[in-house]
Amino acid sequence: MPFTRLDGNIPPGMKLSSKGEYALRALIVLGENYERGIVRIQTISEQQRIPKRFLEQILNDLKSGGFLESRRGVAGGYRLARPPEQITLAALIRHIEGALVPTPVLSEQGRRTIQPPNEAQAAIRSVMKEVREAILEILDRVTIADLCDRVRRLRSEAGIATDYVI
Amino acid sequence: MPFTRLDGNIPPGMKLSSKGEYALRALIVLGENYERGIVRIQTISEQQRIPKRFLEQILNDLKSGGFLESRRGVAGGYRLARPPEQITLAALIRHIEGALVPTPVLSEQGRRTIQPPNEAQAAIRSVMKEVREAILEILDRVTIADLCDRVRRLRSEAGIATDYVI
DNA sequence: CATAATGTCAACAGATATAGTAGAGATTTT
DNA sequence: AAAATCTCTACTATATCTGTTGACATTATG
Repeated sequence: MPFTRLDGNIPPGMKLSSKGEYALRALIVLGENYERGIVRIQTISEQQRIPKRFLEQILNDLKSGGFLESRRGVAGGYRLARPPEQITLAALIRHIEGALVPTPVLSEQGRRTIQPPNEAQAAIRSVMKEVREAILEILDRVTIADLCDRVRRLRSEAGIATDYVI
Repeated sequence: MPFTRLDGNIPPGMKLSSKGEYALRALIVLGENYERGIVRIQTISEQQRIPKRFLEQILNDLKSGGFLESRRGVAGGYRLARPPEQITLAALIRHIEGALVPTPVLSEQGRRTIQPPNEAQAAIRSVMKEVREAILEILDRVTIADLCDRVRRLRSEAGIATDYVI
């Protein structure tokens, strides 16, 4: 059974990486189990069909970002570090996709020379800023708890979806 | 002199590729010269410090997308195919960043098996949809003419910016 | 204490995307 | 005929993405 990923119909400039999608799906599972306690990687991997060893990395990364807590050993696993209502997608995606660090260009003399943006670049940047604000306005509002709500609603709407072949 | 690119402070999930940025900057130049007529690649390359051979590809691509017209030969060059007011960033970015075609996964039998999204994926997708709509609401409104306006305003606000070294 | 079941950490690897470069050709003006 | 320009195709180097692998650390349980 192949692993599944969202792909088609992704807004231009707004593609979520596999890592990002896997992270969100794992967090939804952990959100659903927040009251019940700890969940093993393997459980999440099977339930969401995410490659287990890859998921290990992702969850570990989320832990170092302060989103998760873990316990090792036989009864080990992961849980959310905070209630799902307090984890926003904005914070998550910021952490997962990483802070874009501007790479300074080295000149021949070895000193860092930086070109200030020209007016065209500044104009483009100003539009991008509007776009970012619009995105964040949404992602700051949506939490893991909201995603879990949507999942619950979808589950009650539809029956059990089965694989199909074309 | 190094080529310049916007980079730091790019909204998460909303990075413009070099190609995309170069395209927009070239289009701004062509928008500013829409009345005057044709502009050579080299002029744009020098004015915006964009690698010339790379720019050739980009402009050619924009032409095949119907955004530009060209003339070869000695007095050759490019111009916008339509007035700058009629070219939206949404259309441009859609063309440049390319249509995301979902890649079907081949099963062992060689038949295409597609997994329908599970509820978690559907929930994520629904948020992405909201984000996309918010982005497009902005990018559908902003045209090349708008970018040129912003450039003009920036030019009148600030003096001539010179390179600096740190 | 031994063992098994977990998470942890670091390195590696193949595929794909990005950011160009290069060469040869076609068209137009002079 | 020559020069200037765009056009088309191919190539390359680097980075990023998507994982895999192996060794290790920790914990519960018998």
